Amino acid sequence: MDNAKKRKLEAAGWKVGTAQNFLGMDDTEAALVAIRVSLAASIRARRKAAGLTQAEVAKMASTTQARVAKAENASQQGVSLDLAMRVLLSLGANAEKIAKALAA
Amino acid sequence: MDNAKKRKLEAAGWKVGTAQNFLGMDDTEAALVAIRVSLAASIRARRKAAGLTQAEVAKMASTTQARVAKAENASQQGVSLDLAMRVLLSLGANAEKIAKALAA
DNA sequence: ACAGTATATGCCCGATACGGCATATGCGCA
DNA sequence: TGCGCATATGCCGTATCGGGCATATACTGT
Repeated sequence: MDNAKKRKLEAAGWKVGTAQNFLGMDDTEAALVAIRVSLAASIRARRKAAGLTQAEVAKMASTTQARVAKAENASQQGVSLDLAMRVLLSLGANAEKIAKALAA
Repeated sequence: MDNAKKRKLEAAGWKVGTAQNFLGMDDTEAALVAIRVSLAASIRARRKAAGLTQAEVAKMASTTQARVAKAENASQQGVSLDLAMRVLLSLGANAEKIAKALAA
């Protein structure tokens, strides 16, 4: 199925370059990645603005420093949107603010 | 993970300097549920507006009719925000439209 | 009432995100 | 330079999620 193909492409170090739609990699995935990146940036911004460490934020969100670090570096898909949202919310964000972060 | 959270927080002493408490935790959980519900409603609205069946949408999003049904009924656990977003995006939404759905 | 379709629910099992932990790497400061 | 703190990365056992499938319930038109 599609997911397996995508994983293989990524695992093979597929270079994104310019056009990514030619091998079944639709822009849905690209949009999801963009959303992840937006949330990641928002997490880091909010945390820094509050003057907190990743460890402190982790405790607030009932997760670990390692996962907060991965959430802020949306590089790998080792972190779900659920966790990113939970971290953001525990940093004082609400639905409207998350919406703004997404639109930005 | 609701109860587990509370237990962990009880075990670990709460760090001063943050305005977090159990009430805040519940708030983040409630906010997450609200987000799920918003996305679920948006999925159903978009699908209906496009005159599509769950099975058709499922094929677009490379998932199954059962998952789409669960995504539209956010009441039940078992569907992630990631999947909800993927379905929404494959229904033609983009980050801005998802943001509006969240704020609403 | 019936058939056909659409939606909802449940189970199995492989995939994966999670927490926990250890361990790097980075970064500032005495 | 070395120490301490913050951040990043890796592995492991486990919980959860997703696809496949079957099936139940609801809806619609005939």
